Amino acid sequence: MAKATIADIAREAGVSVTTVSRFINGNFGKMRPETRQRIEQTVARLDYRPSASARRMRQQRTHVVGVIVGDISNVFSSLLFKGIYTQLQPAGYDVMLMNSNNSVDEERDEISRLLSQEVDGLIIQPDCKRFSAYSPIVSATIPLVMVDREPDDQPGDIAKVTVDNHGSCRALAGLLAEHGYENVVALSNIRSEISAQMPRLEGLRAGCDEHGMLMIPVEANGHDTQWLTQELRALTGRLAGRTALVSLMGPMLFDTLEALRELGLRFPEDVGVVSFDDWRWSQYVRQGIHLLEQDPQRMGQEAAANLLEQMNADADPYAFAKQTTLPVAEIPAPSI
Amino acid sequence: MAKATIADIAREAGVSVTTVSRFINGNFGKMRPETRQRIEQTVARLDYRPSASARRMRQQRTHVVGVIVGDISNVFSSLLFKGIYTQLQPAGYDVMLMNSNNSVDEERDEISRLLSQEVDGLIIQPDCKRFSAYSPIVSATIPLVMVDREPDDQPGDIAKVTVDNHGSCRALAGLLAEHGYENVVALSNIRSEISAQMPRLEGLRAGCDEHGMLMIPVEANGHDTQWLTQELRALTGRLAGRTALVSLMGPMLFDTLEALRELGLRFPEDVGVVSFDDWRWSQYVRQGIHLLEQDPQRMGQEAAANLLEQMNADADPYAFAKQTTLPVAEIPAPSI
DNA sequence: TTGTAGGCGTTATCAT
DNA sequence: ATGATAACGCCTACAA
Repeated sequence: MAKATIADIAREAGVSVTTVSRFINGNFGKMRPETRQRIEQTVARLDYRPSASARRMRQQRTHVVGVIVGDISNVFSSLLFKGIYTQLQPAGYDVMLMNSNNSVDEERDEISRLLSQEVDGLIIQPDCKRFSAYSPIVSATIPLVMVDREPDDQPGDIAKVTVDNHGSCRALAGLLAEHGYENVVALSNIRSEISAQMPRLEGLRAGCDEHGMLMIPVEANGHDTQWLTQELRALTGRLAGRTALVSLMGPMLFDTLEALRELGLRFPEDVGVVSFDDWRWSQYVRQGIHLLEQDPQRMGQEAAANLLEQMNADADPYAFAKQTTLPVAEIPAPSI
Repeated sequence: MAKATIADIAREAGVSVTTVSRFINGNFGKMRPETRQRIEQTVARLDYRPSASARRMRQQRTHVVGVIVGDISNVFSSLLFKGIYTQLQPAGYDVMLMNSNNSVDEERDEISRLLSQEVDGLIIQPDCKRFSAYSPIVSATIPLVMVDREPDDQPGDIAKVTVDNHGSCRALAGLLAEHGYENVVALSNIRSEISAQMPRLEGLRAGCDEHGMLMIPVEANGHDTQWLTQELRALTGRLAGRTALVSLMGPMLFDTLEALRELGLRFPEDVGVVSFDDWRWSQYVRQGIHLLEQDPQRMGQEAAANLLEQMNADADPYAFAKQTTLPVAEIPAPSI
């Protein structure tokens, strides 16, 4: 037997489709209890489920939200998604998840697919530095929240949830200066046009300037760990004064530790080590590592909460757009 | 201006909707180049995108696949999803992701939602030990692949992708015996009705029996790390002969290491340590930990590949269901 | 309190 | 090579 439709239920229960429709939508107001019961039983008997396709066609809403992340295998992304899902599911929204692989091209395609899907809202960890890549979304007046990264020319009325990348890194420089460090090696691995690591680099730079420390950026993208090892060997061998390594993203810390092990360098004795981390996995490494921690799940929740407000708006959703900057937590450990 | 429809394009381009539809679907076979061009320009000018809602209504396919995982914040799940997405996206399918929180109730609700969405296929990391929880899917003849875990009474014609949990653990016991261990403490943390840890426990049990080793299961669910520390203190203090700790899931290893640190126990000197791990993060802990490693991304790929075959089937999709058991890799390290 | 009928945007069938 | 038209399943204004 083919999938039951609202007409089947109506026929079997001996009522009209209108009445069944009212039942489906919990509109029991004007319905005799016996009618209601009869429909209830028929629905159960035929295992009827209303067709979402037909509903979204008829209504102007899909109750689907699209989410695009840079790399779902990164813990940041999965925690972000969890936060989003936790908010959206109870609100009656289903979520389509897409992985852009940090590629502008894939992202463009995915936005297009999501627009075709007529999603009610969009949460994006953006890849593209030009906001024009996202203007089709705005043209269609679809609620939108940007997360983690920020296109250069993003309009002020587009929502975003970021953390205080610049400020936290600037403050970190101060701390390192207090600890007597004179050199700061900033280890980044930037794989997309824009990255949260960029404001972190700037913040570190600003802080180092303020405290008269030498700041050396090392960009690892495209290189292997062997290269990093060489690089660190050269640097640590040549720098006068104490040096701190700052890993500007969680996974980068892996490679850094690998390199340190190969070089036989210990921390904090030989070098200081600090890292951004979304997950605190590194607490199990030796005595633990001084961390700058963001809370991706919270970011997801905030983003979804604001998206819901936009989606509930009667008129212009962007009037409800909020720009949120969350704090970065400092988790001290004796690695500096 | 409201969203453009196929009728708008037809009117603007001075052709019929049929022709536009043909254009949209790449059916250029019988179409004058000039007609094609005219439509092409109009589509671009009005930024027209076909409505997925209308298409899925008209056709009998949504080109959407549903995925339910136990806990997306677990690395296993995110890698699994990545594998699935990598296969499905190029094949033209969008993916709805749901997180069951390892809860049978949430899972039931999510299956219901996905059926309402009329997804073309379903990949589930199942929570429920009775397969009857999934029979609505089978009743609707929707392609289905189970991953990682296995309901007790799953029919032979339902696809699944698992790893050799039992065999790998049985073999591990042999290896531990060779290394001179006499006691094996199996650390599990089972949060759902069914878990891949169950066959692992059984395999370990079988292997220990074969080699005359003592096997002691420790189930940590519902307890904190403090409890685990106590438990391990008691055990290690009381057992004669060398003892190996086997963590049966990645995250469990975290707690185990924490406990060992608190107890001041070192490995492999004081106890041996082995763990399942989906990600090899633990290689950065001391000299590394002997691992049993599965490849969740590969599991996702296999699952999606079989799902595609089922979805391409003309008649009974379950005729194409495959049951796959992937190997568990052994990554040796001096922790035993 | 319940029923009838039109239309949401698309594709498939049948013309021309 | 192109068009007209009838569905797909549901909701809702309007009737009864």
